[in-house]
Amino acid sequence: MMSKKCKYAIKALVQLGGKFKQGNMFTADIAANESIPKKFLEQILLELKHAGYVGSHKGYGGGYFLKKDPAEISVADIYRLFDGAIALVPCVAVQFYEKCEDCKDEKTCVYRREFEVIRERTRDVMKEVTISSFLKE
Amino acid sequence: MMSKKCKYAIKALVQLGGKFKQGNMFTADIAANESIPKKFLEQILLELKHAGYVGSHKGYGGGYFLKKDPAEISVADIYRLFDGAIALVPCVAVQFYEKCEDCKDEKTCVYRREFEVIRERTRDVMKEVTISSFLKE
DNA sequence: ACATATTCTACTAATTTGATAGGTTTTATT
DNA sequence: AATAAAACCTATCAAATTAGTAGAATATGT
Repeated sequence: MMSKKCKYAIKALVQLGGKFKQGNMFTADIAANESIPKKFLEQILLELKHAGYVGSHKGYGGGYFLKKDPAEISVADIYRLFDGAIALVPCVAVQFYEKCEDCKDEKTCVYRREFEVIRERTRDVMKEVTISSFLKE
Repeated sequence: MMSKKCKYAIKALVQLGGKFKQGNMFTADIAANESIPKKFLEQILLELKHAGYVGSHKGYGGGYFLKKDPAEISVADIYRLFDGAIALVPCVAVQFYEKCEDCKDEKTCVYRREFEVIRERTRDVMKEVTISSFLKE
């Protein structure tokens, strides 16, 4: 399961994606459209900004806008940003790799071998689904 | 990521799978082999027993043994038992379905549509990998 | 000047995770 | 029958995570 934060982030990106290259949206409007607590959404949009997915304008008439193409932002990207590793165990994670404390040899570890298969397939489908997937008809 | 509890459970089942139909194993031995805190493993084996995956004998010379065929116990099964839904969002979960509070129509929800794709593919690979997968050479 | 909107930091309550503790029950062996 | 070994069961707990709230600072168009 993904966190609510991650789900909110995806929904916010979809909202912004619907107006891609057509101006800003206010946090308040996104929050209202998707029933997301406004103050919580503020934090989320800020994180998305720091990660380079959205841009913003401050002050009167400001707001947020999508910076990247909706087709270039995958569920995998956003999941990693908010919820971390896609892999089931840290020792097969790509972006969040951590060695097992008691692993003698990673090359021959059967757990690693099988969990890598799961990670690969899960990662593939999560990369295939993008913000633009949610925008289709 | 899966919980440590779930990972411990899989490792314990693999240990028991290595002796499938060849007698019992003590909790203490499994714990030592896999560096799992013994008292924590006791709880895990008990849960696995209540779920029907393992059987046990009490008293002197007792222990645990695998009840189901290793090929019939998938990572998906054990993940669901300890960590819950495989799906990214509750509204597309099969065994842990929960309706979205603010969803107008599930049939036309684009989030549901895409997250179902992810769930299906993730679930498939997690069902393909079984305890016997970890036991191969 | 003023209203509006983002930005930033800190705090908090509830839940989950990863255990630990201690006692009860069952059973094979002596 | 006594004993030791093993599973069984329930409660507790510290640390981390999650899902927010709060409040002020900063920037900007009118």
